[in-house]
Amino acid sequence: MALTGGTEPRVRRAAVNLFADKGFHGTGIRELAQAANLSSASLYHYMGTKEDLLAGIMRDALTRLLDAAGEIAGSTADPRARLAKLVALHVCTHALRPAETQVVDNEVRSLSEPARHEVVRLRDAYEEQWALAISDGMAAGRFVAGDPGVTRRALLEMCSGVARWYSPHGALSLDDLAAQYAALALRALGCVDRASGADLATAGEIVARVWGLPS
Amino acid sequence: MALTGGTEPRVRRAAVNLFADKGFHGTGIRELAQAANLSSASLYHYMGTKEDLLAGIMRDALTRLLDAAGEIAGSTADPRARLAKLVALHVCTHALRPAETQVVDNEVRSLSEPARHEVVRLRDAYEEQWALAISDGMAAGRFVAGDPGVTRRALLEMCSGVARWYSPHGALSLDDLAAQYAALALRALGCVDRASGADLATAGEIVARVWGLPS
DNA sequence: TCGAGCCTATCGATCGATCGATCGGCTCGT
DNA sequence: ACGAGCCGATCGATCGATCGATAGGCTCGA
Repeated sequence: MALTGGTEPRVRRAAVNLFADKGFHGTGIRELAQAANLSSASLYHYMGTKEDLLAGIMRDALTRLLDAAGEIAGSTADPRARLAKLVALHVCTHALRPAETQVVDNEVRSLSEPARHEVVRLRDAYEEQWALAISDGMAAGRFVAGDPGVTRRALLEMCSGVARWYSPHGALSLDDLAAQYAALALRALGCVDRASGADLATAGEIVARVWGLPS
Repeated sequence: MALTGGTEPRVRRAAVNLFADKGFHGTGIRELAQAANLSSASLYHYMGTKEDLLAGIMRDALTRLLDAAGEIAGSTADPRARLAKLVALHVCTHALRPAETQVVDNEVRSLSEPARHEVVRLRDAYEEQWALAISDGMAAGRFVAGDPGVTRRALLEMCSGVARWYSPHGALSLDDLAAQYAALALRALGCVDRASGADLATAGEIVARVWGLPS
């Protein structure tokens, strides 16, 4: 049974990768077991149901993302810098943890009801940080944008796409990637100010910390 | 067996909706049959395999999108206006045909090899029109952007997200939606010129025509 | 005009395979 | 001796797909 501290690492690692690239319904229990070097029966020593495993993955990833966003929001008063950091956070998270983020972004529909609401609530709380940064920027006359809801969704989707194509082994460094997305977002908001490299590096460090990665 | 003109409309309509909201692997043959008011056996009178049905849906949607993009590219020399029209085309298509576009965007991985390459080729040809508009604009000094590949992917993903949330019954009209996205995209490209409403309306008409919708 | 032949559309029944999940039991380290 | 870790065997359910059959309509030649 899954402990409170989370599922056994092997199992979770195998699951997140398979769910990300074949989808939840496209991944079989036996396939999952093989990827974790276990029999399908042993799998159930570590997890509840297949769906519990999915819910755990999503809850964990969203909690980390939400914590990071809260930290940025609490420490960055200027809406321009705050939004730039949120963009960098979102982009770096999607670039460094493409499997987890793709599962979060694509598999909400595979969750049934008790867990689904919880995950949606977490996602909404995270998006609310973006909404606040955008409305603060508009109230301060720093952002020129139409409907703030449309803008928020457009920017979020733009950044999420990173998980589908970015490779850390390619020519583009993570810092460059984050800087480009921050620049795109700020320009889209009608804001000519450039995001400082230091601000974006902060986001990168937070991502590394909340995921326990070498920075 | 599927005729050259495409699968029976009832079947295709049921399939595209189910595939869009439960995923290809999350949709069963019996569920599909029920949605089309047929027995699961009768379904096979109209289609080949379940995967053939998916491939047909994707091929059809991508062909329509590619034709429309070609028409715009062939008739719009100025890269700013061309990109604005491509954005409007993409956004209107995703807003008016959310089921088809979500299937195209999310289910490529469910296709196996002969069909998958064909679909990827169509998608690449479509994206090439965006790449040309962006590189033309940069060459003409109209667009200020970093890596053109990053910019292209960012803008495409931004626009594709529309299929996940837009409702034609909401407060936001399709014209406003297209105009907002075009403005976001042009600003992101460092281009202050406003897209003309007439240009965007052209894109809306093309969408209605290629999909046989009332305009 | 009739009926043989054929085609389309439909279905109930069922195929073998695989699905997610459980069972009882084995083997260790403690 | 006991529980954590693990597995072969197997459960009932469902999967995608196929079977043979039926009913109705169209087109012929006689």
